[in-house]
Amino acid sequence: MVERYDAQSVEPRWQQRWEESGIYEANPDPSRPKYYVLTMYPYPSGDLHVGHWYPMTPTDAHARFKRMCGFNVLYPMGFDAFGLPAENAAIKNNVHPREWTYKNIRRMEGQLRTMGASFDWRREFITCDPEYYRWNQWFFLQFYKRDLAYRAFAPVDWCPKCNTTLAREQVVGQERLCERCETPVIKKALNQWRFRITRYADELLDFSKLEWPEKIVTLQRNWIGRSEGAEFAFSVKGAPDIDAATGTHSFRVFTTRPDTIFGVTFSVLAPEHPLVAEITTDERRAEVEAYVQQAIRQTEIERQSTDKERSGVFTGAYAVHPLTGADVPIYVADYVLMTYGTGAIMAVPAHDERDFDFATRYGIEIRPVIAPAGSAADGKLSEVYTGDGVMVNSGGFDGLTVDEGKKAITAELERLAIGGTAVTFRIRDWLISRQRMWGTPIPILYCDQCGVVPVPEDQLPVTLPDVVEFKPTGESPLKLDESFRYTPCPTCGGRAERETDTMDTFIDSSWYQNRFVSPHNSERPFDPAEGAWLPTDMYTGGAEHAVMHLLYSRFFHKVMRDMGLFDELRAKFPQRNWDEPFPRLFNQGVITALTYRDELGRVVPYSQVSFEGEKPAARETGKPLTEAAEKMSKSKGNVVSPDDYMKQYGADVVRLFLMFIGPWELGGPWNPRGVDGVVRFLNRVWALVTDPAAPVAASDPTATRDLQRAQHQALRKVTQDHERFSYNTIVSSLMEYTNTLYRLRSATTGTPEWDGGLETLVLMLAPIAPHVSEEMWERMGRGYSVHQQEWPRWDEALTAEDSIEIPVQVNGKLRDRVTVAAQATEAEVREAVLSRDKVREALDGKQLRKLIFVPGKLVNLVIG
RNA sequence: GCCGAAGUGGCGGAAUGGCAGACGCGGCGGUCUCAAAAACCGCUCUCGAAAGGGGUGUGGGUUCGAGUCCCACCUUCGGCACCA
Repeated sequence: MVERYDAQSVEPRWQQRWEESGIYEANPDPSRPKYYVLTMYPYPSGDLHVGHWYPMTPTDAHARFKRMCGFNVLYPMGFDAFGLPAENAAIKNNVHPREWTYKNIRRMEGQLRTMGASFDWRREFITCDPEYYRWNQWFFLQFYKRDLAYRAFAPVDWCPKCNTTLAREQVVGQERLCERCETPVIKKALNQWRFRITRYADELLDFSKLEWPEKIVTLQRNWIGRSEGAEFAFSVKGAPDIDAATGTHSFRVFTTRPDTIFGVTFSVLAPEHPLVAEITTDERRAEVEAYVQQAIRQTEIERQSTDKERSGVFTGAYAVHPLTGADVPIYVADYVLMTYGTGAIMAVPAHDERDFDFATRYGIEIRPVIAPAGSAADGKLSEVYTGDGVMVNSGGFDGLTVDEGKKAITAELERLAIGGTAVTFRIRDWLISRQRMWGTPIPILYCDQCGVVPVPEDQLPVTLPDVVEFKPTGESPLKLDESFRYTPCPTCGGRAERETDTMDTFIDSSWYQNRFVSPHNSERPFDPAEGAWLPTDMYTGGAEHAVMHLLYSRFFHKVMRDMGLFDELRAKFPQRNWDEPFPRLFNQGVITALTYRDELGRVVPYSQVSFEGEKPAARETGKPLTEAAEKMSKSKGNVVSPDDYMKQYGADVVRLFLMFIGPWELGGPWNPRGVDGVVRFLNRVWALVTDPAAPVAASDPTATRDLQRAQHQALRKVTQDHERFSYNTIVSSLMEYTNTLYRLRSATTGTPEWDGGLETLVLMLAPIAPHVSEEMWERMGRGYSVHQQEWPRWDEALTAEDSIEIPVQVNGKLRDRVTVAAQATEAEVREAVLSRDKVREALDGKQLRKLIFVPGKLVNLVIG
């Protein structure tokens, strides 16, 4: 009876041994090149499920592969531990969020260990530890000093369910839902802290120092949304220009089409624009106020955007056209947003769709000033024209192209000293205040005498109180804790009140990659003396963070750089990239759940599904079930837990299966039906090692040669696939190689080549299936540890075929195959091909015009 | 509407411009077994008895040769969206 591989006993044993021997601990070693690989750290939600495994196991394989390739690898893990679920659990169960969080962390640490990942656990940190979040506070103070943190009273996005404000990035979709709970957000005017990310907008648009997926770069570029154009002031007719700086009695507009300025027939202010009340004439006042009220209320209620009809009202006031002096009626309309540009526009109905719709509805003149190139027609337009062309009806500017016109008009506005070139961004400053308690307290005090007082650095950290009552009041729960809330002012000693809002948890993750180099340093966020690991060499994680974490951390990094935090390291390692936190990024896809539901939409467990008939059916009732790949979520009840598979097959099977599903970047559904394939594969490899065939008496040169060729071809393929993160084809190649070993087993067992072939198989398996490889390595008598072995090299000469069968095409169609020596010359192949019956037949009566010969690939005869 | 990704057997998928469907699942047939499971072996794109033909979302193009490159379109998924 052959011994089966028993993951239940083997895996924990090796996990323990790895930990005891510390083989994954990263220590400085100048003799080897460093390699810092990081995967996005998890939120401790309670259970490690396949959604965590999916990004982590290939990343672990990458770390292991790099180690075997001779790199000194840092591969750490921590927990992103602040956040709302802990607070919600606290309200529900009446326990402190800290308790809930730490309980989950302890549980997940254990689960992460059973995965067999090669983390350096000594470097673990947890962001809700004061030891960590004091540096969030320190960074806040540095940002404050540099005028990168400021407080402003303005309408903000508010989630009524989470009872907190949200950053703009956290409001998703057309329906403007809270990214966490999918509740429609509302607007609320509040005094909130922001980080001035817009100051770095231009540099953040420079992606030249990044090797990132194009998709993420594009998302960030669109999110930042840079537009170039002109800005200029409209003065309001009949009102003196009291103060150009504050814009009183004049207002500024931004346009990307200054070339159309002669087509301006009206202008529009956003309903929230401060000038609206001031310029509205008495006879128009009632109507304008009603409109503004309604518009503001609409944004609060969250208007459904089904009806796109433009609406607005005339204020009764006129602006003066800066170039023609003509009267320009001023409207108020909700299609102009206070949050973009200047909150006011010049309207050119002939060449802007929105202005066109508006003018059509309200009977405003439409004045074409751009004619499509080559067309003489410059009369009335029946539809909007936004294309290229030349300027017409534009005074002295007629005949200029759109591009020339943009420059010329902008120059003219400059000459008149009323405007000039301007750049506008779509990105807004990052709103970081949260009215929640389970986050980093903002280190600010408000003193009646001294005003806004930053907490002195030597008084950090401002720690969270232990006892806080939880009531969903819509204000920070910290406000309810008097001992936290009131404290002496560090400047005057009087009574000061603390800021009771906490920071957005994305601040925690904006600099965490640096913390792993010195996770417990109490002097600074990270110690440059231990920073030789920086920056990260490879970062992996989900694309859902494209415009949040991945943008915020770039911003943070650049501020840290400008603070000089990397100067020492830059001096030591000038060739490294110190401008980006994550120079290389790989986004894996999303693992979904293949869910079976009955006619009532209830989830039917996989074990209760029968696949006997045409369609999946319930085992008990025989009723048909629907099958769909769904995003995993607790509320849908379809989260796949790896526990059952772990119990039955072990971690290596789960790891391998996740890699085998398909390309890592695409994700895909977890289909339990496919697991058997990798189970069989590992059992076959196991049997190859533990149940050897009888040794051969004499070696068979052909079989030996076949074996070596297969070995070196597999090695080449697997090595190259590691570099491009193609884990599904790594598994395929190893399966193929294993099949070949089975075929050659009886003819080569006992030869050195066989032993070498088997050894290579185990080495290639080590990064992706670490436990079973270690066990086999030991049983092969090779000692500890397979993970400290050098990655084998392939010999190109040994990968070569001796003779090959190449296809013979006639005019691109496959007509024959011919076997030739792999190194055969064109003349040899030509001769072999032309003597073939099928080729002669095809050639009969026709002329061979050309013979295409691709060495080692094919022959194509062009005849006619 | 704009931006991005993807369309290949019953299913997951493979394929530096060079034999489409590797590898695996499932299915079919077989060996072993009293039987079943497991394991192992063979077959499995499609039409055709065969010879041979057709085939990678659709229509064009480039090329000796296109799943792969170019143009236009269709579908699905993801992101953004009154951004002046």
